[in-house]
Amino acid sequence: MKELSKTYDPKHVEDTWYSHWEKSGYFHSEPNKEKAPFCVMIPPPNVTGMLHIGHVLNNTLQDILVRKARMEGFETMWLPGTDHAGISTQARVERYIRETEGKTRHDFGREAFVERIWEWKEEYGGMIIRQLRKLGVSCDWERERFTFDEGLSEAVREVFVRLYEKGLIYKGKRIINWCPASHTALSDEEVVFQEENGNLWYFKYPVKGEEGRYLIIATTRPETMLGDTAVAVNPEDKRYTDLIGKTILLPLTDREIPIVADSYVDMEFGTGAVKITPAHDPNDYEIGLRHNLNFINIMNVDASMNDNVPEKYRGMDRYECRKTIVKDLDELGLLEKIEDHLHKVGYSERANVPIEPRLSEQWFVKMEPLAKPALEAVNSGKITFNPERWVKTYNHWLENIRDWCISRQLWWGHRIPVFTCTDCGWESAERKDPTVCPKCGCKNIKQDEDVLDTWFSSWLWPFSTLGWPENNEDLKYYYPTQDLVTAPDIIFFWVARMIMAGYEFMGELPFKNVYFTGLIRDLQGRKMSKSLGNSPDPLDVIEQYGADALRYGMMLIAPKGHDILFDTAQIELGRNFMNKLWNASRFVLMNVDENTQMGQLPKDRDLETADKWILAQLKRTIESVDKNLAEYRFNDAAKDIYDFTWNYFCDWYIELIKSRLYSDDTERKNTALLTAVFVLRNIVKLLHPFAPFITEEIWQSIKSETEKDLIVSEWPKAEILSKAEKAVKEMNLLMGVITAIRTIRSEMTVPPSKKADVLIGGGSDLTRDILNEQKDYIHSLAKVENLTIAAGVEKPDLASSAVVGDLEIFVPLAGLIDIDKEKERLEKEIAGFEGRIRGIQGKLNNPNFVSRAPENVVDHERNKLAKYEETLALLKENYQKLAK
RNA sequence: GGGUGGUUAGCUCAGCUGGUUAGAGCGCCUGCUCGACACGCAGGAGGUCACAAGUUCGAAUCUUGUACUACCCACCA
Repeated sequence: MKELSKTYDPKHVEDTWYSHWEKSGYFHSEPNKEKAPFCVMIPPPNVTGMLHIGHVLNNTLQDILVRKARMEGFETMWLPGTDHAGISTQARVERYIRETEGKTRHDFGREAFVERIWEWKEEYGGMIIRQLRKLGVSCDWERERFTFDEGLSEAVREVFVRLYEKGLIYKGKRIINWCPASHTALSDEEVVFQEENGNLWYFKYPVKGEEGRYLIIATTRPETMLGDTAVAVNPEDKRYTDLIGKTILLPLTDREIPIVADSYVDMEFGTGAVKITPAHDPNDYEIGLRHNLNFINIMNVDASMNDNVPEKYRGMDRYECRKTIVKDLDELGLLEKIEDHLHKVGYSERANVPIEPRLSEQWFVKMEPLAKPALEAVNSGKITFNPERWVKTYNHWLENIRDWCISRQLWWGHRIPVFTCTDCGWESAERKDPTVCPKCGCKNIKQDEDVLDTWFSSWLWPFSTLGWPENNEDLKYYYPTQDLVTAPDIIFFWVARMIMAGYEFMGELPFKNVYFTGLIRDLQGRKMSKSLGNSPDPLDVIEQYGADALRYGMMLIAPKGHDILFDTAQIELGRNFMNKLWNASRFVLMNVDENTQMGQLPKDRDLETADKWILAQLKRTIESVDKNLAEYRFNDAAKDIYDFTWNYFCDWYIELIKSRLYSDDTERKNTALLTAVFVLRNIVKLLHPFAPFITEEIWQSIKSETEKDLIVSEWPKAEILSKAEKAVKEMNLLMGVITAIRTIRSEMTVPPSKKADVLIGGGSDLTRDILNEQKDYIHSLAKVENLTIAAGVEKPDLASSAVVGDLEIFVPLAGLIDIDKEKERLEKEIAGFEGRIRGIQGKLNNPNFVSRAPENVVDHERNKLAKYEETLALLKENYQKLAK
């Protein structure tokens, strides 16, 4: 038998077990006709990413689902991988190259730079994959994929071409969100708005032909006035009716622009007159189209001013230009006023700089046709969302879906497979790079410079990772997958699009259930972020508490669909529980010898009340864990195991069987031991998905020689014991009596070392018989010297009493307590109660209180008073007895 | 402006289909080095379940409204 150390030390076991599992091939899966598949696709983390606490939550949840399914006998496959993360990765490597070599990507050129990113990726990328292993996730590492690997790139290209041929991909001029830091377009979803204190500037625009007349406009972005091509007013606005059709001499430029009427203009806001900059604002763009205005782009890709502005401003940064324009207009006497103005500014999610609306030509996917089956799948319940309320959010987005801007002006990503002939103008999306123009036969063929949005590969993840477009065995067997576990912030980016892609390209849903986790926040409720420095490093936490403690602690505080406030105190809770389990196992194993038959339950007729009771509680726990996990109530399942292990198995059962284990009665001893081992084996199984390492470690000591490792053992079954109601009732009675005696002892400050006499009276013959049967337990657990159980028992002098059901329990105190100390204690307590009673009486005697306070409050006070008076009487009675 | 959550013990949160005396962990108080565990054991104090009205034999739970709070979507020149 193995000697277990006094406290559980995770460090020694975690790595050993992980490599054992991996070497044994438990994580790997192949299509198996004998078994039903259970497949989960990891939400691929960024290849540049480091493990953060959100990954811990997300991957622990998946691992629980996967490990449980594996124990239930499914052919389980959890496919891991990473995302090439276009902007983040490119920016990361650009910074790296700038810092180490002082070069930019342009010094390398496209091909060489992309080559550098691949090199960087091989060396530093995928750190997160190595870190995930520390968590104990049971991914099929042989199937690891990368969104930019060969197979997935082929899938991306196939998808693009199909959509292009279907006419769902088009090129269009749009005002898009431009990131001036990474020089690329962003989708709406990649823009985050932040509220900022800005200004509203009021400028006077001189009206042509009317000396001294000005139209005052308000703007939050003065620099864009250089691109104005009109001023708009509301057609209903009487203040300006006579100006419609006239023109403005745009200050600081030599341009003359029209005053147009458009109902878009809000008469209430500002002055009711709006400057129109069609090339730099989406609404202005619409107005520009309606009124056939010029579109003047005034900025370079880095948001500095370009050659379309007067020479003075050229090359200026947008904010520098803003200052200068305001100053110049002020000098011209054209600055009316400046107001403070709170408004929202769009920031690039990845680069964290304000985005600039910019008119440019981009590729789009027409989304409406794709949205229909996706909506249907979720609303009909073919795909379930947990918690369900996310369905509404999903519907809202899909019903108002906009076309998806998929082109990015980056180098790192899947290049758009559209080719054009510079000679004849032929254009097409191609599966293979063409060398000659199919139309005119020339060789002047150019591929589009842009790459695709990262999500254009992620949305294919559930099937591209299985080998699509090839229809192979894997795809047939594993698709559709089972559960998707993800944070709700990517419901549009990713979840909705995967569903659309699943139906469009596979003709079937990509997964059956989606579980949305909560967001993890710190104790102040702030999001975890690097810049705040409030995100603990999970690896440090694992180092300190162990992976099991981290996983289990997280699960305890992860209520379905709510945000989670992370606190290491909760990980301590996990650690403490692991230690508790460790020591319970240690205790059981101390009593095991080579003859103990692991996993065998004693014969029914040998089982005593306590044994039946713990088996009944175990059964109830298994049922509850099953139900809770089926409903994705991970925290409840974790709590079930916690309560059963700690409050039932440790606090009661182990204490109850101690006397049997120490006795010479080998029959009774063996029954208790076998039951304890049996229960412990089931605990360890139930807990394994949550805390894989410690449970496997314990399992090795309590499994029979022929049994397999825990990770591939069988999930517990609830049908252990059918009839135990009687045992449960009897145990409840026994536990009530023991607790009552303990309470009396504690309240009367009976030293724990002293044994007390106890008299139990009243009750029915039956209840007394039950207690008589369990007499030994009362003696040992409640420290009882002489126990008297009889129908009629007189209350002895100087005793404390309690009532349990219809039983009365007396503990004579003579000789047990230090009379002087007890008197002192009682005096203090009596004084305390008298004070409280005076307080309440004063309140009740106050006519204002009685008449004005709500009735229930008054009643409450009265009840409190009665209770206190009763207690006081008891205390006084005891005090007088003591005084004698 | 539209939507979705939350408000329960000092703190962090459970409480599922309305049903005994509303629970847990931490913290606090009292007492315990009794041979699994002080990462522990036994006991205890602490609640107008945000507020108001309603439905009901019965409401933390259902309905309506209010307040505060968090998040999501759209627009704000």
